[in-house]
This record gives sequence, C-alpha cells and structure tokens, in this order.
Amino acid sequence: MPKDLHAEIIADLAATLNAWLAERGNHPPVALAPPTREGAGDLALPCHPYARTLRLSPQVIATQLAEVARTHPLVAAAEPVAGFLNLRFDGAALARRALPWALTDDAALGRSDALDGRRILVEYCSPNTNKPLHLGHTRNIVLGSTVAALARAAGAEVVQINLINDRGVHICKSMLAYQRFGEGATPESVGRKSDHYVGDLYVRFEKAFAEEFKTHGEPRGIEKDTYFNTESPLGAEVRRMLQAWEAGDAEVRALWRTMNGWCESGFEATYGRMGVRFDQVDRESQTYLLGKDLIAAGLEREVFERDPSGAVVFDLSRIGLEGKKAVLRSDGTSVYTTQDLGTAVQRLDQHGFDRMIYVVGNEQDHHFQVLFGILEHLRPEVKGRLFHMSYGMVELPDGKMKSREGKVVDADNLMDDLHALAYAAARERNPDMDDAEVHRRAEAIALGGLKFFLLKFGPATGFVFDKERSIALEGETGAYCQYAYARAGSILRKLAAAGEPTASPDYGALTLPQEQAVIHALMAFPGEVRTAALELKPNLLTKAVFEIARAFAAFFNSAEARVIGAEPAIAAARADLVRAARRSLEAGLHLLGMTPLEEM
RNA sequence: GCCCCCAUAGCUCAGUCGGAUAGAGCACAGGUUUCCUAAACCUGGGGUCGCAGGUUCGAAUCCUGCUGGGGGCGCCA
Repeated sequence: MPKDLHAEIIADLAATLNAWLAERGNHPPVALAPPTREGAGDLALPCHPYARTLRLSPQVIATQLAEVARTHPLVAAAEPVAGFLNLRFDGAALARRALPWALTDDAALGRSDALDGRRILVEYCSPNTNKPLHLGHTRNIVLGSTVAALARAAGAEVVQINLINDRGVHICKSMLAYQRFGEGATPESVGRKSDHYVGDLYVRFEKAFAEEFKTHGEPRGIEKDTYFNTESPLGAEVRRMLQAWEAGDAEVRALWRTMNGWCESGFEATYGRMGVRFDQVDRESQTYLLGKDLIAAGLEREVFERDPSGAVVFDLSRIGLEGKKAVLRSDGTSVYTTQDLGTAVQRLDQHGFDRMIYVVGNEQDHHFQVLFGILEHLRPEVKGRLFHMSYGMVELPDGKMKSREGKVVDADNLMDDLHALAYAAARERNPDMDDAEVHRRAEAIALGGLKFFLLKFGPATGFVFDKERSIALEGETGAYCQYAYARAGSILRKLAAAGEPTASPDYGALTLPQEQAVIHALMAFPGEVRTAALELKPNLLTKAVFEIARAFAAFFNSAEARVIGAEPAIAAARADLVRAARRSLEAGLHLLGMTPLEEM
C-alpha cells in the first residue's frame, strides 16, 4: 500500500503535540502544516486557538510545545515565534528517511488509496457530429482524461464515457448540405479528414442559409432564429429531414449513418493523437428516448406535476431555485433534461457508481444544478455522488470563440501548428538530427505543452490560449518539466559511462539546499496528487510536477551538487536522488498524459 | 428584474472551510559557460489582495452594502 511519508511524519509529530494538549484538557487537534510564510521552517503551528482554554499566552504555549517537539528525532529546531511554533527538520535525518521511500514507494508515483474500491464515471468530450473538435473540446478532453487518470491513481475503478450528440437539427444541416452540394463525394475522394469534411458541409449550409436570410428575412426585420423556424424553406427542409430521421426513413438513416461514421472516425484520429481512449460511448440517438418512464413514475410519486398546458414540470423551489423546469413537453416529447435524467439513472443501474463526474463548461452550471436536484428527488441514493466539473471558457488572443462566425481554433489544426513551432525550435538546436526523431520530439513537446498549459489553470478559470507560451521551455510549462526529466536521464547515462560509485550511498550527506529542495518537492508530491484527485483540481498536479522539475533544475545546475566526480558515498546518494526525481517526474508526466523524453 | 462566478505584482494566474512579513511564471534589470544539455541556473526591484463597513486575538479568505466584468434564468442543447 502506498505510504505518504510526508503525511505520516506530520501525523506522527501532531500526535506528540496533541498528547501534550490532551493532558491539559479538550482541544481541537493541532493544525500542523507547512507555513505560508517563507523562512519559518518546514512546519508551523498557530497556538492562539489554545490560549483561552489553557489560560496561557500563545507564545508560552508555543514555547512549551517547542520543548515537546524537540524530542522528536526528525526535528532539528523548534522555535516559538509570535505565538507560532516553528519546526525545522533535521535535513540529514529527513534524507535518510526520504530517499529509500522515494526510490521504491508507489506513493512517490502519485498512487494512493484515497479512492480505493470506488467506481467513478467520468463523462467528457461530448461532441456534436456535425463539425470537428475545437479548442474548447481540447480543454474538456484534457481535463476529463486527467481527472480519470488521477482517480485511477487514487485506487478508483474508472469508466470514461463519451456522450456523443449524434442527432438533431444541427446534424441534419450537414446532411442536407451533403444532399444538395455533396455530389456523392467522400472524404477520401476530396482528400479531406473525414470530420473536417462534415464540418465543411455544415459551414456550407450555414452560408446558404445566411444568404437566404439576407434576401428574404433580414429586409423585413425578422429575427434569424424565428425566420429559420417559421418561413425559411431551408429550415423547413431540415425539420422535414429530422422528422424523417425520427420516423426511421431508410434513406435518411443511411446518410446519417455514413456521415456520423465520417465524423466519429475523424474524432477517433484526434483522440488517438491526444492519447485518450473511452471505455464507453453513449450516443444520444440511443438515449434520447430514455427518461420518459422515469418521468411517469415521478409524476405518480408527485415529484413532478402537470401544468395547465399539459407539460410535466418540476417545481424548482423544491431545490431552492426559482421557477419550474419542464421535463416533458405538452405534446409528450422529451427535452434535453429528460434524456439526461434517463441516462444518469441508466448508468446508476448499470454501474452502481460512487461518483459520476460531468466535465462540462460553466455555461451549464444552472442545468446541472437542476439536473442533480431532480435526480436526488427521483433517486435519493445519488445525493453527494454527482459532480459537475465546471470549467471556464478558453479564449483566443483576439477574443472569444464563436462557432457561428466560424471563429474557432480547430483542435487538429492547433496540434499541427504547435507541432510546427516545436519542430522549428528542435530543428534549430539539432541541425543534423534525423528528421523522424525531430518530429517525434516535436510531437511530444507540442502535445505535452498543450496539455500542461490547459491544465495549469484552475478549472473554473477562463483564460487566453497562447500558442508560443504553451510550448515554451521557460517558466511553468510542459517542456520545462520534460527537460528536467531528460536531464535526469542524461546524468544517469553519463554516470554509468564514467563508472558507478562503488561506495554505498550516504543519504545523510544530502543536506545542501539544492538537495533538500528536491527532497521536499518529492515528499510533497503524493499529497498534492491526492488532493488533485479528490477535489478535481488538475492544476495541483501540474504545480506539483513543476515544483519537482524546478527544484531538480536548481540541483543539476549547481556546481556544488555534482554527481560525477563527487566522493563515492555522496555520488551514490546524489545518483539515487536523481533516480528518485526522475521516477516521480516520469509518473507525473504520465499522469498529465505527457510523453517523457530521454533527450531534448 | 433575479441567480451564479470573477476582481490579487506591469501581464497571466495560484492562494479563498480565517493564521505570521500574500506566492509562482512571464516581462524587466544584473550575473553565471575550461562545470553531469545555457532549451538551464542565480540575484534583484515590483502589492491600498476592486471600494466601504462588520465579525475575530488574527481577514485576500467569513458577513453586509457598493462599483466594475463574465455567465445563466427555454416546452433549446
């Protein structure tokens, strides 16, 4: 079982301090934690909360607790400062504990038992099959796949689900465009990636409609959507097609299958390049009728009510919101919420999940509040198990993405652009290198940089995507972390060539600040990864990996801390420190979905 | 109109279930190369934590009000 050494040491110290307090009455357990303030040591404890009951000043309490703390073998110094107890570890003793742990324990790889045995469903990506994936999907995919990887590292059994919106008006638009303008072509015959070809058709439709609207609708001051739904011949054709689809019209269904196939196979290529894979694919064409039985049963149990027009509604005041939410139209047909309810219950029956996480943008915050509220009334056991991983929109340097205006960053094109940038940089530094190898490294840096950049912000934060920054090596970037990993490997290769040290390692000698910083970063890693998994905060993972990389960079750049050429017992200890850093970095990069490079 | 989110260094962002003198990256200024990859490292300046009150031993963090920005409030998805 993975052992979080840092947490264990803190718990051990806290127990000692708690025992002292417990002898003097009831007190809240000590909040021993790394101090926010720099230079205050390795751990700190505010003693103010105990002042009232102990009837002693915080400073006096800190002084007495310092006496207690000093008896601990790992504590080198314990100082009372302004009512705080500041503890500093004995660097040598810490290194002797930390190195054997970091070299062998699974916790140093980010594994824990925090979600042991739990079954967790993660729904993400959720594309429409009428156009290719864009930057927004890219963030969604990276968030979802990383949350899944984190949950798995925490011991959970994870089911990754892609919910594909493969039916509806927007799909029919592409289909109609194909009928009109496609001339029987195929993606192969026109030499276009298949999902992009479908997207071209969608754009073709929107263009045709815009022209129609401009001549027939706009002059009379009609709203665009209203025109589409009432007078537009194109709109009428789309609706006819949708009705034919629902009626199971053979010809329409055949075209639909063909074009969805194009779209989905194109998506598959994109997923493959991004290194993601789904365990389950739900398609709305199969789920859109789900939920009706659920509504009927709920109506019986008075979870829902029928409003005067005949629609079935849920009174949102029952979940602290305003208004009513229709879950069935007055003509008896489903709305989006109906099928979402049905799908959720189906998954509950199918998987019996402990958690279901929906990775969906924050514009749907309200929808999920409503959805979860209703689900908890229908199936009370889901209470506390449903999570909306809400994330902010990604913007371009020149403003917000607007798919209607065709102002989008296509996911495939973006990856190509990043690859080209990374290729140029790699080629410049390695003029004589084999071209395939430069491409291989460029791809790792491009995709790694993209993922790291998309993950390093808090999920809730919207941000501007910056291509140059995302593949930069300076600062908090993917390539920086990959570089640290590569340097670790390089040192070990050079060491092997120079001859491994014969002495056994003296870990207690690793007391240089550069060495201690690496040890601290390695020890902090498990806790950060665990929190990232539990609280759905992948940015803690990027930060924790970066902290190891940064500490390690300072180490391998310092003249005092060289491995090769050092006294044998020290060289052996440093070599193990390098191995430990490399081991955790590799695990961290894998969790981030990044490819570690042996050389850069 | 109502609801939710946001406002922190020149820029981009962490920190928000209360803890000390608020952090990182970028940018900027200076320095390091007979030394395991200088795609790196080191040093430095830089802050009324949007504004005003309140609670507390202690507030970027909690409460109230205000200002400014984003999103939402469909028998759309």
